[in-house]
Amino acid sequence: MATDERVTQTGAEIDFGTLHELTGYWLRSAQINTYRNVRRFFFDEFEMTPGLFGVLEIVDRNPGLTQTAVANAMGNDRSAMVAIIDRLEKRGLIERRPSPVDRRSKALYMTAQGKKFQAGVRERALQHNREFFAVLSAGEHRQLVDMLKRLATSTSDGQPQTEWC
Amino acid sequence: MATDERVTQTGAEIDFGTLHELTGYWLRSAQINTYRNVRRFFFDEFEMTPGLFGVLEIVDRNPGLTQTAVANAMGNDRSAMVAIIDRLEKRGLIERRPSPVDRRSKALYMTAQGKKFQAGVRERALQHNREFFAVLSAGEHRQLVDMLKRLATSTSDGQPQTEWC
DNA sequence: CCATTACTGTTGATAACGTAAACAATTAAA
DNA sequence: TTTAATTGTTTACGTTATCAACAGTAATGG
Repeated sequence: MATDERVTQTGAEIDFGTLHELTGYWLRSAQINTYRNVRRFFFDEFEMTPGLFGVLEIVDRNPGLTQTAVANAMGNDRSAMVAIIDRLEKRGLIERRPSPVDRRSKALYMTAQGKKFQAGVRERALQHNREFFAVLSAGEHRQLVDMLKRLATSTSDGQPQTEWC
Repeated sequence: MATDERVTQTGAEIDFGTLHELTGYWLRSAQINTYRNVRRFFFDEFEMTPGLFGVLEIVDRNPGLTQTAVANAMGNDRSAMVAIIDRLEKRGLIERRPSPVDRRSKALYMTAQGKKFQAGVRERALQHNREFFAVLSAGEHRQLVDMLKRLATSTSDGQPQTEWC
């Protein structure tokens, strides 16, 4: 849906087959819609992405953390962290300092500007969270999060992982 | 975690701050883990992706559909469909035929080989769905899907969309 | 009938993200 | 002290989403 804004007459009688029986499909659909929404709601305004937001939040709450530590906390590869920190550093939101105990690693800290910035984003995030998930009752909401937490560490071959989260 | 396979000593006492209060975060985590898992479980084996699988399933159940129709059904931009159909056609699973009623559009059909292939993938998908979501009880599972369906069409500014699904 | 508007598949661009392999510098362990 | 492991980094490839534009075709209004 780029230049044109028409809504075609497809919708109605399409058979989704097994797709609608697969929980993973609904999980993906819900996630895509949520991301699309949160992006339009405030990520565009702040030039944020889920990855950037996560790093800012974690570094803000855990000053001095290593890049690899943050990567592990977010379930990312540490190589993905480089570009993210680069961008945040270039925007003056975050700071790489040499670790005093390990000359390989770099300790991450928020700048004063970064703290102020993230405070604004955080508030909008909580606001969006309230409004977007208003289609669920409080009890449902609580139960949903409980289930998602389990799914975030579930595997198909046995018991939950312990790796991250 | 590319060449090296070590698990660093980070995990324990990291404060995730607002992140853990955001439902979108958990939604994303659950989705990422699910995708990672389904990929290792059988997508690699069949060289599939969620997008390819979805198209195959929809075309299989709705022969003769237009590319744009499939795109809308999946909530995609129609431009994304081109590469997907190209790949599936190159693999002999799907077929583009000129529409008899509209010279612009192309009707999509499964090949015999495609039908057989998709039958196998579909079976594995249902199997994985059962095993992976075994961390939920039957009632929870049902309720989760119910909530995800609502979130797939929710917006932060008012009532659900009617666009797709 | 014709001009305008809309829709089709397509291409190309940008970007986020995930995955993976490799490297130099540094540290830890045998 | 030799060997193995970890850190940040770069490079690469692939998937997916989004957006803008184009030529060919269809539908619509006047």
